[in-house]
Amino acid sequence: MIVSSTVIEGRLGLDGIAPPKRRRLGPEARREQILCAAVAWFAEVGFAGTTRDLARRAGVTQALLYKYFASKAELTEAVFERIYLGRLDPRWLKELRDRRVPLAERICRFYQQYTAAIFTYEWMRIFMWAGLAGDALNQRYLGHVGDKLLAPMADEIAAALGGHRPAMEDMWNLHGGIVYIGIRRFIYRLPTPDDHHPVIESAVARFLGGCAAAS
Amino acid sequence: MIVSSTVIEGRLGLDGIAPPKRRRLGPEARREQILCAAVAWFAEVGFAGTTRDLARRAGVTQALLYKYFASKAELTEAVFERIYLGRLDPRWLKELRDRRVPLAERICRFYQQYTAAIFTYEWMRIFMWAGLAGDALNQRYLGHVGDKLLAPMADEIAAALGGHRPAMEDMWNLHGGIVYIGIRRFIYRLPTPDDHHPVIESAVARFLGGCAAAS
DNA sequence: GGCTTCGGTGATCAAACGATCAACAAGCGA
DNA sequence: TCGCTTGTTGATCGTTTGATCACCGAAGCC
Repeated sequence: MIVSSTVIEGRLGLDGIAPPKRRRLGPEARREQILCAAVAWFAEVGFAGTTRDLARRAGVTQALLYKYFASKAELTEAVFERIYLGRLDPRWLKELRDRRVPLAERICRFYQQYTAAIFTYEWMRIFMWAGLAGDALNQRYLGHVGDKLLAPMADEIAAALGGHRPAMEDMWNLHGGIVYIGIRRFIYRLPTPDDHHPVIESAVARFLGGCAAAS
Repeated sequence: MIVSSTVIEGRLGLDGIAPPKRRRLGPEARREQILCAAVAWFAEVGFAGTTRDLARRAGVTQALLYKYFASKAELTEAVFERIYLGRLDPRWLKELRDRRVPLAERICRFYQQYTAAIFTYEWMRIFMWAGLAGDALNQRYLGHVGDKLLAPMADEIAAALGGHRPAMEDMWNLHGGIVYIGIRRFIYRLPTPDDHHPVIESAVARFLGGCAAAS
């Protein structure tokens, strides 16, 4: 009902708005448009969202989706790749290991870049939907975070403070406390401060202070 | 196909197992059985899970669900109530304020009880599914956690350390770091230590140490 | 045993779903 | 302007979904 009325209004321009005439786009541009809409749509309602609602949101017909993606599964696969690809910057590890910079500053700077990369509506929610669905990329991503970011970070802490190396569970505790800001904001839709850098700085300071005290 | 074969095997006992004869249960017992199965099922696959699969899992027919719940929405509502009800223990606040006990011990003991209450497969996952779906109870629950648990905890910290009161964002940081253990275990299905008490204790110690240092 | 009660089932409906297809029309070269 | 290419559409298919119904049969009473 909503569908038909929208279509009728659109094609006949009932309410004065110019009818959105059929536009021919190049294959790449159209595919990109659909993919962007899919990212936003699945982030909002999850992968159980219907292709019809997605098409309406993208401003195309449902049939057109299947000209660019063979199936809904292939579309969601493309959404995953788009979301995950290039989300982990290799420079982060290098900067974490750059001992010319004070340790606290390195970790703070890393988490500022990291949160800037993942604290988006689309990333946080799709990552959580995928996690609940048991997606394998999800676990691989977090394994990478642990092995290639948190473990080296623990090494740097041990080297800088001269004490014993923090356990990985403590590293995950630091990580989780910071990531939880994004979970509250984008998953639970609770108010969070626009600037989370002070929170990160004090969290990192507490963590390093605790590591130093434990040495 | 799977359905019919299962039913045939079940009713005719093809593979030697005694056919599960139709059992008459009291209304309360049957409703309880369905509700328990619904909690487990929706925790696993989310609220987009079908009533047919749920019924199969509960060992009853799909039609029977509607003898005890008027609609799927009413069933999910019952699942919510079952999950949320009595999950927040009023004694926690009292014990947090019991100044005869050392502050660190109070907070550690609280988080041991709190995690014992919420670190279950059903609770963590249904809470997350509901959060993504934008459920109102979710936000009310977290509002309660902030107002009735974390805020008083901040007051106690200020009173005990004689310094300034930790900002609520810092309290959420402590909270998130601990809750993230459950998120990794039950949402992302990643390996976590069976006993998370040492992690909690060191996290609380770091937090209080940081608060004392900031005073 | 016979009878009643009501918990339980198989069959089925209308709507919504993913997916397909012939037909249409916008844009471009001629 | 014409005609071809191909991006786009409305209609439609088969299946699955939540929900309903008439009917069945186990359990309790006499």
